[in-house]
Formats: sequence, C-alpha cells, structure tokens
Amino acid sequence: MSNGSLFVYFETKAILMNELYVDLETEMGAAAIAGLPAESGPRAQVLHMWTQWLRWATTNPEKRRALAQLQVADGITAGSHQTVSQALNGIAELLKRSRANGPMQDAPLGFVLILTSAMADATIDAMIREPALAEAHSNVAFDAIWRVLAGSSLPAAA
Amino acid sequence: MSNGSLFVYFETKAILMNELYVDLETEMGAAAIAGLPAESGPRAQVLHMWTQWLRWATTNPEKRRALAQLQVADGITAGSHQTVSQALNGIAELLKRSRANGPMQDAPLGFVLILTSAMADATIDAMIREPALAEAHSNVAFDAIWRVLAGSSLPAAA
Amino acid sequence: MSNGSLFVYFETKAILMNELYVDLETEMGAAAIAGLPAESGPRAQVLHMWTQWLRWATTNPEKRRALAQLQVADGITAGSHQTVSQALNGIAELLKRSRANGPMQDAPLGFVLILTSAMADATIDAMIREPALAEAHSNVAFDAIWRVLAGSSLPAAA
Amino acid sequence: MSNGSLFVYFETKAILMNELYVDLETEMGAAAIAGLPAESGPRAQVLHMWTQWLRWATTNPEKRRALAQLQVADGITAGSHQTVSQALNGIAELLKRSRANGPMQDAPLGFVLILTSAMADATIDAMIREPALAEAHSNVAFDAIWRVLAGSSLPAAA
DNA sequence: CATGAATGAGGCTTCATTCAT
DNA sequence: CATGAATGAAGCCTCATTCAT
Repeated sequence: MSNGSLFVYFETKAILMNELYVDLETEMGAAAIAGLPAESGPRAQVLHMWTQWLRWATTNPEKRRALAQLQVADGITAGSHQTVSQALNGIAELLKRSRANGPMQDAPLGFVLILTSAMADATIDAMIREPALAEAHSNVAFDAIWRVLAGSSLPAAA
Repeated sequence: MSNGSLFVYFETKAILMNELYVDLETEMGAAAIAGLPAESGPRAQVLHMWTQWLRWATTNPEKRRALAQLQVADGITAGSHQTVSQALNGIAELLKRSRANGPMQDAPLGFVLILTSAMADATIDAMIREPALAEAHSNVAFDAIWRVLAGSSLPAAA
Repeated sequence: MSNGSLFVYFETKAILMNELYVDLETEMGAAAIAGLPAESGPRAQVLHMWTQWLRWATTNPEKRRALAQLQVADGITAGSHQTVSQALNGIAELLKRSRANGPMQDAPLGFVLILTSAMADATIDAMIREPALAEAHSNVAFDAIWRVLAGSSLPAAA
Repeated sequence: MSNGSLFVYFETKAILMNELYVDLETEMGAAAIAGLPAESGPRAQVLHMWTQWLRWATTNPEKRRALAQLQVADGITAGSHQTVSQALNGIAELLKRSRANGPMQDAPLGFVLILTSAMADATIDAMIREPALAEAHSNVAFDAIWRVLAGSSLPAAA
C-alpha cells in the first residue's frame, strides 16, 4: 500500500488513528465474546471471554501494541472513546450478568468495563513480557477479575 | 530550559524519555507511600496509599498523562521497566503484607503490583474524565483492589 | 468533469494550462470587440471595447483571476504568448486605427497592445478591489488609455 | 541555506511569500527614487525614476519575475498589498507632483500609482522578451506614461 | 472514451540533534 | 556549561499522472 494511497481513505493521520483505534477495539471486543456458551453460568462465560481475549491479544501482538498506544494517544477524540465503549457492549453485557448481586452491582457499568479492561491489558503485557509465566499470570488474573466482579474466587456455589 | 541544554544532560531523546519515566514513577511511588501509618492494619494502609496515589495523580495531571504514554512508549527499555519496579518497592511491600493469607499469596509480587497499578491508572483516568463521579469511582475501585488482594471487601475481620 | 478524463484531452498539466490561457485570452479578446459600432469614430469604438472588456472581466471574475496568473505562470510558452497576441488581433486593429497620426504611430503595434492590456488589467483589479470606485476608475483609465493612444483626452477634434 | 532553516525565520510558506513580496516591492520602490534630482522639474524626475526602475528590473531579473508572480499569487493578503502601497510612497509623491494641473489631478493617487506600475511592469516584460527593442520600448513607454500623467508628450511647456 | 482509485515524487513542515558563540 | 540558531532526515500531505474497469 503506497504512501499516497493512505490519504485516499483517511483525510488525516488523526482520522486514521481514530478509525484504527475504533476498528481494533471492535475487533478485539468481537473476538472476546465470539462463541460464548449461552447456556453456561456467568463464571464459565467470563472464563470463556477471558480465554478468547488473551488468544486474540497473543495472536495479534502488533494490533495489541497499537491499541495500547492508541488508548493514550493525543489525537484520539472523546467521541472515539465513546464509540469504543459501545463497541464493547457485548463484553459489558456479560460483565453486567456477572456482577449481579455482587459487590459491584451498583457501580456504573462503564467503569466496571474499564477496570476489567485495564486488568486484562496489564495481564496481557505481563504474559508477553514473561512468556514462561504466561499461564500462571492468566490464572491469577482471571481469579482476580472474578473477585472484582463477584466478590469471591470460589467457582460457583459462592 | 533551552533546547540545546537538554543535550548536555541527555545524550538522546530516548535516554531522556527513559530517565523521565523512571523519575516520574519514582516520584509517584514515593508520594503513594509517604506518611504511611505504621501502626495501622493493612487495609487502612492500602487506603492511605490509595488516597495519596490519587492525590498525586490529580495534582499532577501532566505528569500522569506523560506517565501513561511513557509506559507504552516505544523507546522505553526493559531495564527501565525493571528499575521502575524496584522504585515501587515501597508499594510492593505494602501489597505483600496486604495479600498475606489471601488469594494472591502465591502470585509473583511484581505481577500483583502490575495489576494494582493498572487498576489505579484506569481509575485515575476515569476520575479525570468524569469529575462528578470521581469520589464514587475512587470508592468502587478501592474496594475492588482490596478484593483482588485480600479476597473480600469486608474491612478487617474477613 | 472527472480527474482522469482531463488526461484524455490534455497530455499534461502544462499543455492544459497553455490551452486554457490561449482560450481565455481569445474569449476575452472576442468579447472586447463584439458588436463594435463600425460606423463610429475610433474613440467611440475604443470606448465600446473598453466597456465590453470590463463587462467580460467583471462578469467572469474567476476567468480573469486565472488569466492574471497564467500570464505570469512558469509553464506558459513563448508560442502561447505569440498565439495570444494573434488572437487579440481584433483589438490590435482597433488600436492601430486609434493611434493613427498620434504619438504612438511608430511604436510596434504589439507593444501598444501590451501597454493597453496592462492598463486594462490593472484597472479591472482596482475595480474589483474597490467596487465603490469602480466607475470612477473606469472613466479615469479610459481617458488615460486614450491619451496614451491619441495624445489627448479630448474626444474627437483633438 | 538549508531546507529546515527557512522555518526558523518564516513560520509558514505564506508568511515567507508575503514578506518577500513586501521586501521586493520596497527594494524596487527605493531603487526607483534613489538619487532623485531635487532641483529638476517633474518630467526630468519621472524620467530619472523611470530609468532607475528599469535598471533595477533588468539588473535583478529573478526578483522581477518573483514580483510579477507574487503580485497575483493566492496567498498574498490585502494587508501586504496595503503595506506595499505605503512602501511605494516615494514614487507616489513624485506622481502627485507630476500630475498637478494635469488630467489626472482628481484621480485617487493610489490608482495613478497602480496604472503607472502596470505600464512599467508590462514594459519591463517586453524589454526582457525583446532585448533588441528594449530602448525603443523604454522610450515609447516613458512618453506614454507622461501623457497619462501630464496630458502631453511635450517636455515642459505643455 | 470516461471514470475514479492508486501511485509516488515532491512540497511544506517538524523535530532530534549539532555546534558556534 | 548554556544557549539558540542551523541542519537535514523524516513526517504528513498534495497533486500530476497512470491505469484497470
């Protein structure tokens, strides 16, 4: 793809960055909830999502790195952040079911999503940095996230 | 400070960025544990740290923004990340005491620190973005962090 | 007219510009002498031409502006300037009759045309820039041109 | 002078062009009236100016060419045109003395300057294009300008 | 022949770095 | 050691031209 061709599709570098940001987050959000086992309980669903999320991130390390930088980049507009949060609606819905009756039941759902995403991102970074500990990190983080959402690490009968 | 003078102290922009990153994290880490009430229990201490941490971040929004970008910047070396994690040793020690006997007692301490920092950063961003909800976010996030560390939101006798 | 179609008719931007230049000057030259009152004296004819010239210019401000730039543009060839001067032959003939026995009777006709055109162009610019003074400028300039050609502002019996 | 250095002095290409335009016109205007014979009559002074003007233009063909294009360039502001007309005040004053009692005595002085400049520019172009006729063109044009200003080609006693 | 997406050379501008003072 | 003007490589963007449809 030639240099000049970029500007056929994106008027500006800022526009390109914003669209890329939205697209990557959307892709990631879709990957995370693809094939969610509808009949399972929330914890199993979150575990499924967690697995998919990590798979997408480790399978697409460049996209992940771009996302990490775009999230804090200067040219990203509030509107794009807004759009992204809508694109992650599938994840948000799952979090909503998962926190029901839990300690986060009254928190703004958007904020729950933010906290969860932050934990996921940090975990992925750590997994990439220390591949030998990747699985351990993944397990530790999943339990932590579940405690954040549901208040207990115990699988089901909590 | 003049343009040219920078290069008297920093051979390279990359070097400057790495030193800045380490310095800012160090400053933030020191601010977080300044005046830790030695005789209190872990939860009170973590709450103290949490408060200081947020205070530093909201008092120094530009430093915070710089940090957010430096954490994912391209030129930051593994060595700098290493140095930073040592500079946050005070926080790490507190987290170590806090997780004792908790669900994270066997996780690598560095990873616990990473998870906690990620939650703090995300919370600070949210607080800055939605000032009206700042205090609510802060409370929700502190409880979440405590659940991550100690497994329960309940203050002490968990 | 689409981007790509231009190159069906004009091999090159330079060629396009040269043809445009010639066409615009030709159009302007034709407009200037359209309906010249054959039976009138030279002064009345020049006045007629002057009026038409100004009308064309003020009616077609974009063409005028393009012409002003094409006249001094880098890619315009000597041949195009040559062609233009032939295209303005009608004006030149009128100027020839007007200067008969006047102070310019021995000057190269092409140069007389150039001087006259320059005065016209400058006048039109001024009229566009100061619409309130447009008519005054027009009158002043016509008298000046007539003095250049015939040596006196007095209508006929000079 | 290096590419990048331009932007130390001129924030923008448009700014550069405007300043260049003003500077070149100012230089030309100063050259035109340098050493004006104070005790001579207006016609001799205008002739002096005419000679200087042509000398500057033929001595600095690149500056002249630049000026011709800058005068009609898109980025030149009304303010710059204003500044230029003030920079040509010396010429304007001479024209004012020259037209006293002549047919242009009631015309706006600025417009007289514009007409005169246009004739000068056109003459210079012609002189450059046809070097063999340069002197003839110069003489013809000077007489024409004097007729425009004073109403007669005759030296003094008109 | 008409179209408009694609191209890449070139234009304007920024910025990390150097260097004379 | 401090300064800020100078540099040129690189960044963003435009535009004349090509070409597949």
